[in-house]
Amino acid sequence: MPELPEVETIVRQLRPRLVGRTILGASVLWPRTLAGISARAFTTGLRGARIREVRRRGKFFVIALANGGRPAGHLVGHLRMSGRLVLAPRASEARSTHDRVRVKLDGQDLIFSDVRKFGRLWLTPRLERVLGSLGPEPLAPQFTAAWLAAGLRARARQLKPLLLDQRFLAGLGNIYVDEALHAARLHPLMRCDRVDAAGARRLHAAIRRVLAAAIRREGSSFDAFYRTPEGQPGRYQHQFRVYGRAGRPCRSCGAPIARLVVGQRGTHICPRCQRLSGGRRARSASSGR
DNA sequence: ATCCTATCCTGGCTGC
DNA sequence: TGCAGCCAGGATAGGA
Repeated sequence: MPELPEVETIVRQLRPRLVGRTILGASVLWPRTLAGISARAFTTGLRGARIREVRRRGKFFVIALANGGRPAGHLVGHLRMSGRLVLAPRASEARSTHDRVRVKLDGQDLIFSDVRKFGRLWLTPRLERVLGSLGPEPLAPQFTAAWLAAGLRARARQLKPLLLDQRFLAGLGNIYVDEALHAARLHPLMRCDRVDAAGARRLHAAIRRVLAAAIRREGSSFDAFYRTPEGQPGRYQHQFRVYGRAGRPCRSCGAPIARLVVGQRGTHICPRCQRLSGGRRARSASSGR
């Protein structure tokens, strides 16, 4: 599913092809794709706008617009499970069955297509209304090991649901959380406030390393969903150490990878590399509440 | 504060 | 072979 590395790849490929161009209009084929705006208002709001910036925040893509040199709001999108962004030659009669919104540019359409219809688009003058509750960017300088350690200490949730919570940290999804937890040798069910300082440092480094490596390989594709705007699959799926590898040997220790369910999500761990730390002794000794 | 469940959707898979 | 039913999966809302 598109997580931070996939959205980053999409944004990097689209940026040079979109910045500076003018939007001529839009056609909305599945109105529920639009969040809090009618198809008419969406189309009217986009018409004549110039694209001044294309960037990413968490798993959202953000297209900043201008009109006559003045800021004219933001076209923001979330791909959720199966959304794609594609830049295709104008061919209004050749629309695919899964196209939900087509933004008309000179000679081309920027197509938001989405098999499962979970993806959403916003057009808003107040970017903060959409992105305001997001936690920090894991690749930004503000995301330090000390910040992470303090954040883990400050709550009492299971590690994996916390890392999936976009208000805590923006951009991780099911795949990269599983990969980062394995790289940090931490169990997804561990209570976050029981992670020690060394564990927090390992997790911080693992999150950054996994995300950077996935961006380098243009994201992960293991089903029919994620493709780059150029139509290519990502290549990071070949580097997976746990995700989707249930029953196969751990690449670190050889033990079979296990699949469990954590917070309603399929979760993959190496039961030998990732133990619920402490065991009986440490647990009873530290159970203050 | 945190957890749990339902909701939104469809294609692919399982089992009969 | 055909079909019904189940399931994944990100985010959010509402209830416990």
